[in-house]
Amino acid sequence: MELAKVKRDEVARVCAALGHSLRLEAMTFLISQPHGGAYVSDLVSHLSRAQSTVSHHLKILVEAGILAMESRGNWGWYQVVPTKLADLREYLLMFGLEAPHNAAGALI
Amino acid sequence: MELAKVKRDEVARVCAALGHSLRLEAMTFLISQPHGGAYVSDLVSHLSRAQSTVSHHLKILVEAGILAMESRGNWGWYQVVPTKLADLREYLLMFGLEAPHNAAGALI
DNA sequence: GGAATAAATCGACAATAGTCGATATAGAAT
DNA sequence: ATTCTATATCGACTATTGTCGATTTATTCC
Repeated sequence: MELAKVKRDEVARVCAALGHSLRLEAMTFLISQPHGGAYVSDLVSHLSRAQSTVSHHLKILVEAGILAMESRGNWGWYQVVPTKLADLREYLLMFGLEAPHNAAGALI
Repeated sequence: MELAKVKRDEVARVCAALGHSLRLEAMTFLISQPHGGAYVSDLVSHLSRAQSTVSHHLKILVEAGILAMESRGNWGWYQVVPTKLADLREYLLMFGLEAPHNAAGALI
């Protein structure tokens, strides 16, 4: 598979993970916390969803590389991985105002 | 509904639209074209999907504000709206390296 | 006006995603 | 060791999305 397609699939995966209001809310909550992260139980309270539902969404975000999980005893500490989103922002530059109409010529 | 939630729903809609490989491929094709856009029929050829399928994906991108459509006779000319993606990039800054852990404090 | 054509819309179906309650796992505390 | 607790995983169900062929709509060209 071409490199451009690999990259595109990766970006699509990240965007799909971001494409759900509840997951964005979880991320916003995480960065708002004093230490920049939180436990699953905190998110369950804040999001008002079943614990299994919250874990499911967290898994999607982790698999997309957007969140990182760290085990602390049997608590799971989650936080946003800023670099992943920085990568996405860079990719989106391709479509940006700065980009000439054929900037992606080499990427097709 | 709070402003933050409205904004989040909007971002989720845009990201969900971006969260499909075929749609990203369509966008990449559009910006690679000599005039920065193309007709539906061009995309049908390039994407190798049924015309109805291509129109469906274009509709999703237009409704998310990512593409603009311009009628030319009975051809439909599509192109990327750069500002929409610039807005998304700006939103994502919230989670970025530059952002302190509580940058979103006011947004919750 | 009538035929030809590009694209949008419709209807059906298959595949994927979201949600929950229940169960399993694994570390902590006793 | 046993119990307790936080989270992950499973199974079922519903809702949403992706795809296609067929039809409709709108515009151009005779």
